[in-house]
Amino acid sequence: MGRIGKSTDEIIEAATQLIDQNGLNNFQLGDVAKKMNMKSPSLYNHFDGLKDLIRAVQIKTNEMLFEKLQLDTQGLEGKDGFRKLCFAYRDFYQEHSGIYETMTIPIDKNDKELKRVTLKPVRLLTKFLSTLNMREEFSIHMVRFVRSSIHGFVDLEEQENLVIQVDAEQSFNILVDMLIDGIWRKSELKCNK
Amino acid sequence: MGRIGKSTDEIIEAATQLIDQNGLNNFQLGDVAKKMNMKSPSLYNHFDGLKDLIRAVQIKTNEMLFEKLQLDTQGLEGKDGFRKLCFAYRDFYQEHSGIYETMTIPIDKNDKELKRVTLKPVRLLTKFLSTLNMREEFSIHMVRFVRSSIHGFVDLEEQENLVIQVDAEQSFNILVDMLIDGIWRKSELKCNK
DNA sequence: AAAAATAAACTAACCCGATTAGTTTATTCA
DNA sequence: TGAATAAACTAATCGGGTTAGTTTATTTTT
Repeated sequence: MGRIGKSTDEIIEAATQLIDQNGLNNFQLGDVAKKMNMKSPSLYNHFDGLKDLIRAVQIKTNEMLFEKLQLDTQGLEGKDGFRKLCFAYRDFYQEHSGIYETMTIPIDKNDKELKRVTLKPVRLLTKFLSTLNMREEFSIHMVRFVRSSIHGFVDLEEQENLVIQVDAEQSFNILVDMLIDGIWRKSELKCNK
Repeated sequence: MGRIGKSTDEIIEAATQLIDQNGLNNFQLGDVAKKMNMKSPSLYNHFDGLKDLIRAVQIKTNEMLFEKLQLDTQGLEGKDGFRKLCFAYRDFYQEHSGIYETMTIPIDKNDKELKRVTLKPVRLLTKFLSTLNMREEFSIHMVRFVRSSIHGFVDLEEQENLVIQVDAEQSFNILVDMLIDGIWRKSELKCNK
């Protein structure tokens, strides 16, 4: 009950677009309000301030990433699925480098919801490694290796630190190949099964 | 000539300590000023505002990292040096997670000085891979692979995204082993020489 | 149907931190 | 000794996030 106003989801959508366009650093409540035809104090009826709105975008971004990864790898298994997953991840970054930044914001350890959605993409990765029948613990090490490499790559790319003339696309191809070679080889050693 | 004041280096040092203690997000000019017994507007005699001061810390951080890497790997070569370099990098992050953040700030492509210092640690890495006699271009791909993995690992760690009960130390050990295995194996294939 | 309750918008004001303008003080050079 | 310069200071401005208090629209209750 009570007065009907703008929907919270629409506000999150507007914020998402602004962050994706302008980057997290240039993100301001005033811009969100303007885009929604409201005044910034009104946003406090929906969110507990700037950080809380960014958190909402962080959740949405993880959901978006998960959906893209799931869609792109549909029907694939093992190596094929894994390779496709890596490229889909990087595609997402290239299309959404703005909101990608939100995924690197430290997560409050009491934030159940946020923790839940960040695990969704990770579980997908775990799925593609599961055919290897690695020991549970070892497969966690592998997941971390993969996430580190892929995230690290796009993060360095964003930082423009790779810009010597050599093609980044090619670097990423090789990176994925080497991840696959390494993980599949390692998984064939008995000691990890 | 002119009045003698606080030295610019001392201010950078103070800023470095504050960022290392409180994190980049909580960094404020007022705190620097207080620590230096001056008022914040006076800082503008040394720096062109907050961002410029942070840039100075970014430069200092890269220098510090370089020195640590160099020291820790002194006298080592090839695999040994490479492994030590990886661990030294992570040590640096663990000791200096605050200022580490500055190294992820995007670099203005016209900023010669900053670009110069960020290359110093990278060149050290290149050195340890040089014994492999890879094609120039291929070795750049390898450097990117390594940097991505290592930086990505500490970045995910910072984001607390790895905190399921499995030991991160062990994950990092395995990561480094797999980097070494992969790169040394690959370098033995004729096509890369 | 009217009144009470509630939720979401609004305006006005506040606060904090970065920055700018203008002034004072200390040092150096002529 | 005085002119020039550099670095500090005080006072004021500006921009964004936030808070307080009010108004408006909708729903529920009598």
